[in-house]
Amino acid sequence: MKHADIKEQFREFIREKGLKNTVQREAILNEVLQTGGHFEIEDIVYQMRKKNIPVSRATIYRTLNLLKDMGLINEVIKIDNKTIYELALKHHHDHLICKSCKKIIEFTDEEIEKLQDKICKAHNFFPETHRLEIYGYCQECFQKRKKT
Amino acid sequence: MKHADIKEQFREFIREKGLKNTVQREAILNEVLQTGGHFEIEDIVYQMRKKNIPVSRATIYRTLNLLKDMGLINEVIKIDNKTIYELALKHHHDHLICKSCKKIIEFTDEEIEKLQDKICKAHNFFPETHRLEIYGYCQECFQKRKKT
DNA sequence: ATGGTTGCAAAATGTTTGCAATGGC
DNA sequence: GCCATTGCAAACATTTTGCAACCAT
Repeated sequence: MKHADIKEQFREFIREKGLKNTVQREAILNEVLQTGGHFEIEDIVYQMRKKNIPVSRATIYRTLNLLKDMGLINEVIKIDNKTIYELALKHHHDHLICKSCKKIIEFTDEEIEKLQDKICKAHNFFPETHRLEIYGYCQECFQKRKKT
Repeated sequence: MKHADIKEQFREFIREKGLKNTVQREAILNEVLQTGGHFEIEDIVYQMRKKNIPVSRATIYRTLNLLKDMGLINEVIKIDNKTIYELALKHHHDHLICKSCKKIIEFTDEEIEKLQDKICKAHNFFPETHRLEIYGYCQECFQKRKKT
């Protein structure tokens, strides 16, 4: 989906809920779209400070919660008590997380969905989503570790 | 493994590291063992208060970190910025998490391990562990939801 | 004009830490 | 006696919130 469409969708969401569109919200949405991938609050704060767009941290928090409600972003994981978000534009994928450099690599896999269904049926559970995180070392960090 | 063995293992770990065994640490380990499953810090605090075992929150935090280092407990997930731990006595398993009542159901599945290897090979990643969480609704909550 | 939004500072939450007193070894 | 550990309070970090001024509709 194109950024322009997403912005329209956001305005729509705002309208439906009887909320108001503001420059701050538009600006935050812009930044979020420009991350293109994973980000945390401070990334957004930093970018906006850098560009001299005045927005308070409180408003960023409030707006990210809005974007989460509307489904545009997801919480990926909390590392060190910090929330990491991601744009929810791509189809579902999971993550490989490097324990050394904290790099997050995305992947998709068909089989997981089937596996999920099988497991849930066996436990009378009604799945909506899943999250598979594989922890280990990326190639670079693995090689560095071998030397020590 | 029996609780007595685990306690011995803990004393061993303490000794190896040149640390000291204390009544507080033993008491906290006892509580952790008695949870039998998932717990968070406040559960331990509450149980110990109830039993009139005097320990400070700080010591519980410090001891849980010790237990984590020695591999007896794992962080499962952070919900509402609270850390949820689990005893690591059982062999590896994953979790079904009910979005409504927050119940955590455990399951094991062989195929996931194979899947993990396949995925990691494809991405030049060197896995150590994984975490698969399936979010949805348990049977009771699913039925309740249908009515609304 | 009404009622949602902002920024600020304060509060709330979960967790860590500095330090003096205490207690294992 | 040495040095780790404890408890306390203070410090920290992240996130939320109360409120007055503000602004979109």
